[in-house]
Amino acid sequence: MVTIKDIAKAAGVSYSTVSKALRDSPLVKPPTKKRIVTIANDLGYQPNAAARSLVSKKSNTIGVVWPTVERTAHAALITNINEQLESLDYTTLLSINKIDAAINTFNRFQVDAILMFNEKGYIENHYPSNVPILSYGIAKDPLYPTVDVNRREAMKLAVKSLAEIGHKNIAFIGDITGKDQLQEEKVVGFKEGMKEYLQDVQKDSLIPAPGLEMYDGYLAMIKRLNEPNRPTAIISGSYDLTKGVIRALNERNLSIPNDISIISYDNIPQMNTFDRPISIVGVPNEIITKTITNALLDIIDKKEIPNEIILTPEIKMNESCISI
Amino acid sequence: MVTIKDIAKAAGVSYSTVSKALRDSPLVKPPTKKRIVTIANDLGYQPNAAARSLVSKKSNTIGVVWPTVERTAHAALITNINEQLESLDYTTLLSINKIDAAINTFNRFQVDAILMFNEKGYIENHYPSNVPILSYGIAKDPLYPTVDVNRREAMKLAVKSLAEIGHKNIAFIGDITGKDQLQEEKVVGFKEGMKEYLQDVQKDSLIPAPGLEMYDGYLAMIKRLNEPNRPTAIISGSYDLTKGVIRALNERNLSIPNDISIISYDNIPQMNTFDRPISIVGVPNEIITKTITNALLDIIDKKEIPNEIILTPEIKMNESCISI
DNA sequence: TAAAACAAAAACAACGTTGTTATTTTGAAA
DNA sequence: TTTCAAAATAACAACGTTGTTTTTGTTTTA
Repeated sequence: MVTIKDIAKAAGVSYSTVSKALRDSPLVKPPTKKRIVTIANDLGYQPNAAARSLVSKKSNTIGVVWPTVERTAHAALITNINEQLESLDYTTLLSINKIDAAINTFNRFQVDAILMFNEKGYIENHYPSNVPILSYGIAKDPLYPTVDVNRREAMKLAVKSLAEIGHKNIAFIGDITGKDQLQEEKVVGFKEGMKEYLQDVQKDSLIPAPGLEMYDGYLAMIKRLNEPNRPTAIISGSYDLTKGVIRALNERNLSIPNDISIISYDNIPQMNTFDRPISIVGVPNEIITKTITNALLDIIDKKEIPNEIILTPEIKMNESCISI
Repeated sequence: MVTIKDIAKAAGVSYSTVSKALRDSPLVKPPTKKRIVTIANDLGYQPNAAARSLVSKKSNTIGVVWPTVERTAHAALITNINEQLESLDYTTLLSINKIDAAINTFNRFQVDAILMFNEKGYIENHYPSNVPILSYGIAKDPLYPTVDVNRREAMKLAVKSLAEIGHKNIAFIGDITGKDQLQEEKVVGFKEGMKEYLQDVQKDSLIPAPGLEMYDGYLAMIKRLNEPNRPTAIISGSYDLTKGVIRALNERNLSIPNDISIISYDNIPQMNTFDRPISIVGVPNEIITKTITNALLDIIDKKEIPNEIILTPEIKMNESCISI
């Protein structure tokens, strides 16, 4: 392992000069600097993060608590965040350990901040940590500053938009078991929207999907189509479900939007990969990631940030919805 | 941030005594030790990994280069490996950066070893690294020591087993595009098996799945069932595809094994979650993870390990296959 | 031409920990 | 009690780096 001392010896200068040269300090003469940098490259020098963070008390690293490997929902997010942080010279490290173990690890490594994704949507325990924690989930009296996309509002917005163009028989497809707080928010939002804009929720306007994968959407939709009182519009709880729904409608030769209008949650780039445009509701992916990145930088700088950062969803209506 | 010096002050001893006490050294008197440990807990002390690894030149950490896509297959693996390493007091950290950036990061952090998952199955570049690298993929003149599960052999084994009980019309379902080296190995193995045990491969014995998810298996199988010359046995390239195949067979009221026998690749625990037992071929998950863990420990200890560690698949035939 | 001012480089201290060496305390044996 | 070994603790050096201070060398100024 080559250190600045090795470089110093090779260059015939003191190691502190090497340190300065490599950090491009004005305190060392340009020719010397150049010579040192060349030698460093030749030797394949890699600065030792341990030594550096020991003295500077900064690691330029963000730890991400990634409790589940089932990362479908969050995969696009973390990829984006990783890229943004990288361009800001931060390194992202993930831990798939249990929350407390992951936080311990990150504390030992003195990461500059911890980003916590949580499966259930909320955090029930308070974990001791010396490094600041930002959470992504549901901002309801959270134990840590939390970035939240307002899923409830998104669903209300979807109902409102459909109601405004004359739809009365609207159905929501998604996880309605209430086990996942994130999903439950969508259900609640849908119900609230129905009450507010259409007076009531019929019991057949909730289409339960057994899971959140494409096939679950397909199955659930087929089942619903076999029942009477076909809805004129569908609000889908996720991108994957939407894929399944579209497949089911195609199979039954039902036209979007002539037979059924459709709005999908998940404002992600992949939404543009369908063979026809689909109306979208949700906070755009870039906005979520940008917000998280900025919040991380803020808590690193010890700036005060609001305990609840709630993002407002947008709706992009297009030809997948028709007036009736 | 509380350090051993803070503890020393609180306990009225020197900091070196604290260090020894916390590492449970016999050099400090039991009562003193106890007192120090209590104080450390009270203060919420977390050892500083930077300082520790700086002096010990060990970080007790394994860095994992995690591919951005195609994680389904590897998810079960990494969870297991993480658990095993944790029980050995190693921490696992994942990076989803580009390979070179990830390796750089891990070098700066002086992880003890790097485990490299690679999407395409093989690594084309040699990345400079001071810490030893183990790769998981295809062991064909690999640039790094590589753990490989012999997918080709697995498929041959499956064909052989089916041929032995009288099957002649056997089909393989999977990714046959050749883009993914890992998948291609299965195709090659299947073809070799067919040549060796059944003289020939018919052209309709390869069922192309557009992807590797459940729905892809479903779609591909349905399509194949609409064509003539129904196979008497199916070899499925992955767990997810198998799910789809079963669904398709159910839908068409075809019985396993009376109408079609089936063997699935992926020797993972989830295989037991089907409503009927399915024959499995592949290297058991625990064996793969155990092998990887041991190889990691070996390269950390600078033991010589073979450049190619190839694991031999097993087959578990059960009532999902019938003689004809 | 000596003093002052400045530039460049070297030396030093510190970060928190561990392992080694030195010192103090304890408890026997004399 | 004094003496000495063993046990317990304290002090020190080192790990690789950065920021600060000191030294050395080179100009400028009077």
